[in-house]
Amino acid sequence: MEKGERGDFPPKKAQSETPVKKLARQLDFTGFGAASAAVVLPEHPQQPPAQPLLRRTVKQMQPPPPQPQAQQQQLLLMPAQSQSPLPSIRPVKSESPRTRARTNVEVKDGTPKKQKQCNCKHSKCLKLYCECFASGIHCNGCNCVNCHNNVENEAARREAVEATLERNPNAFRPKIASSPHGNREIKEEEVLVLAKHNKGCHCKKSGCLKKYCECFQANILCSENCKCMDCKNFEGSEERKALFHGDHANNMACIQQAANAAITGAIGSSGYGSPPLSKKRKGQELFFGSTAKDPSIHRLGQYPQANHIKASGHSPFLSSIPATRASNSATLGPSKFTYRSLLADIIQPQDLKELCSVLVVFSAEAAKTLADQKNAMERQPEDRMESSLASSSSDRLRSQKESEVEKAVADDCSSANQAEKTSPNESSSDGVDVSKGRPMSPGTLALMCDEQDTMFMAAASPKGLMGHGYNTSSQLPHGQGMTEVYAEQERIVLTKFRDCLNRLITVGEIKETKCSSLARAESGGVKDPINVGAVNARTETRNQQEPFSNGVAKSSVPSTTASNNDLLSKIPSAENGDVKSKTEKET
DNA sequence: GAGTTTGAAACT
DNA sequence: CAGTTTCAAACTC
Repeated sequence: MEKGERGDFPPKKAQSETPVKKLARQLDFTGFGAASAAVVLPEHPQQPPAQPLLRRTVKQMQPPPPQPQAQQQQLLLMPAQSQSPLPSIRPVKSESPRTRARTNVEVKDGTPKKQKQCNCKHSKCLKLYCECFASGIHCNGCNCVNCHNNVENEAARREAVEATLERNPNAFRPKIASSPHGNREIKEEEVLVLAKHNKGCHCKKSGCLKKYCECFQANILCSENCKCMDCKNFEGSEERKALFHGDHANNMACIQQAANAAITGAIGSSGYGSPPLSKKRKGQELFFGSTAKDPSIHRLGQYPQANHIKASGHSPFLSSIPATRASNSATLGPSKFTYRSLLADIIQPQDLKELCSVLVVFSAEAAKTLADQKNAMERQPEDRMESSLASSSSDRLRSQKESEVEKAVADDCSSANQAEKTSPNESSSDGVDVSKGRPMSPGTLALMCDEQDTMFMAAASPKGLMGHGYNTSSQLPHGQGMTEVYAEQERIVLTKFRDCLNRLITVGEIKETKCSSLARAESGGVKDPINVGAVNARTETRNQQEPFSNGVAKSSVPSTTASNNDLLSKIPSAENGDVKSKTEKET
């Protein structure tokens, strides 16, 4: 259809700034990034974090992207208002898959170029059609015609913004939000997404396997929010898999061919007996019965382990996920890359068992030591060796098991998903899925710390240090409360666990650094800003994990801030700064 | 690079 | 809210 020439610019209405300009809107507007909270938070508690998350995943991985631009954007976002330094850059549409894609394309060679250049002709760049406008930034170096999205037309721009907000208060908010379900599924071969489209797509012909689809472009699965037809962008979709698998994984052309094939049924439907019709829904019905009316069911269909995954999703190791995804989209666009944990081949499943055992021992010793201490104190009140006990004993143990533990924990990252997927409810008390021999994720482990207190005592204790489980406390002198013992145990266990995690992170970072330099070396020593950015971003991620956690990780890693120094000092070789600077040096 | 397709945004 | 139109990006040739 040719939009032909509507001779005059559409602006008719476009500009027809709605007479209604409420201050509230301005607030909204101003709030894009941070402030949007005022409006957003209530409705979408997850959104705030989601935003940074996305920004990180998508942008931070790019070489220290156009910092300057970022600033510009921020300013632009808040034209007349104050300009609170919004951390967020492209709050809203920034998440627009399209925008992102474009941006990414431009960074292809690693050199951050323009972040985007719209080609608007009829919208004056004052409607959401315009990516720049939608992103909250001024057009700069674009190929647009009759652009009003600039400083010269700030007034008009503001009005347009207000009008837009009038229509949709969320217009400038991120479209992609981290899923409330915490869906995060990391498969070996593909980068799945940890978010979902707030509004969902409405694709009809693309099968949601082309960039026309915002979900696809954002590299996320379609969700219950979507109203697409014949969707093939769901977990388990063969068509979708076809896009990620194969030797052509890096070839856009081939990928698109695959997409086309999938859409036309050449690959999927016919191949898998799934009617080309509303595959998503039908498929899900197949999977989960036909009662997929409830959106949640729909979603669950895609993420059967949604809830469980959530538990492990925030495993510290997953901090690399965003990075991966980011670099992914930063280079090619939608998920053409394969995610593979840097620690994947370092850790073995059995290591996790060992870790669990070690923790159990720690726990047991802690209790025992505590008991002894109490006794000692009773006799020689002044002779206190307080905190030393637990750590001393545990340190000893740790030194023995250190390496194994490190490996074990990290491995969990990759294995947890599987474990949870297959038997979310079959985990045994020691953190290992006995039936399948699979370990649970650190996150899950941590989550279960409370239970573990019990479990450790009741079942674990390999050498019967505690032996009597629950009775322990009753054996303690002076009727010492269980809570005290538990608290100490928990403290020990979590502390040790935390140490392990941090070491693992360090290991991963080091490995990543190596990979980066390797890559650079291979590419003729050419700078690889993307990787550098990845490292940096990851480092940052690591430092900010908690803010982005949905609480799970947070609670699993005790008093991070408090003992941060201590923590770092325990890290063998490199630490954040080292890794980072190291990387930079190597470049 | 022109033309077509697509789906979000805008509008009725 | 559904249907239609407008728009610009994605895609094809």
